[in-house]
Amino acid sequence: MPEGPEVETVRRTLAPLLEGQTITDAWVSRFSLRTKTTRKAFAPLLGQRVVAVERHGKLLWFRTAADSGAMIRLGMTGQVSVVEPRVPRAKHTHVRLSLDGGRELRYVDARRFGDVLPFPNLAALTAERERLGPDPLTFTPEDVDLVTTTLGKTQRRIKDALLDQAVVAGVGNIYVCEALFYAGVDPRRRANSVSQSRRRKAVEAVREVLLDGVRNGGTTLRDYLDADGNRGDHQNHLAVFQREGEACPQCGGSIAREVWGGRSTFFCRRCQR
DNA sequence: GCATTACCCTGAAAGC
DNA sequence: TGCTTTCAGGGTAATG
Repeated sequence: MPEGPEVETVRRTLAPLLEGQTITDAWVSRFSLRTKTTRKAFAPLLGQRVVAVERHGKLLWFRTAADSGAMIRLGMTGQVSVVEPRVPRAKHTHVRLSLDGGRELRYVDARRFGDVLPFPNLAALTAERERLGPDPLTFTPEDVDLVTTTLGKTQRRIKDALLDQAVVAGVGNIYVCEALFYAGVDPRRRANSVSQSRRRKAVEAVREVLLDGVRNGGTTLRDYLDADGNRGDHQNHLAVFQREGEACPQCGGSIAREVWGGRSTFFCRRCQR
């Protein structure tokens, strides 16, 4: 389940494989990803050289010298790799882009919650980016202020508000549980009922856990692999996520799990208030 | 306008 | 053993 740190790890591993390569052909499976695309939509990319692989939040994209490119959302199970064409095609391969160096970029996604969206110019990319809040991995002091203030204006649960990509981009279920644990904030609390100093502490904790996630190459619970096919290690550093019933690393109490909106929330009732 | 819920999807795991 | 049901959740559309 890729969140900011996983997508950043994919970006770092993908960039050296893709930058400088010219896209020579495109193939799209007959199954639709979240958004239906076609081989024809990749036409503005053909013959173009990739100049950058970039990311904001969970949104990953590459740009060509002609400012065309493609946005990639990994969804739950999306995987990107660059391999030799003779490598057997994995089940659920949905997009292949041939590269002039002889290899091909592949997008595999069993659950098809993700997307590969070609764009002919930067307008579509800009529109997507403008929907996203600041990215914790590149927070400025102003960003921290902004998110802290935004949280103070909503009566949603603080966990739900932090998961809103328009509020802050790149946070998913794993890292939000971890961040609220380190900030000592109860995830069930209404965001506007949390004091400003504690909201700020939560926002800064989000940044810290995401940076930690990147340092550990991301969190692999089941499917996540970087563009080199490597698993992450951050799952071995989680304090509360998927640790229901285990001892809280701070107080020794039992880690609780609650489900709302179909998502599990892990927290310590004693340390998080 | 804001908050909440439903839905998409596959495969692993649990239940029977 | 083998079939059926449940669960996981990112992001968006639909609903309240």
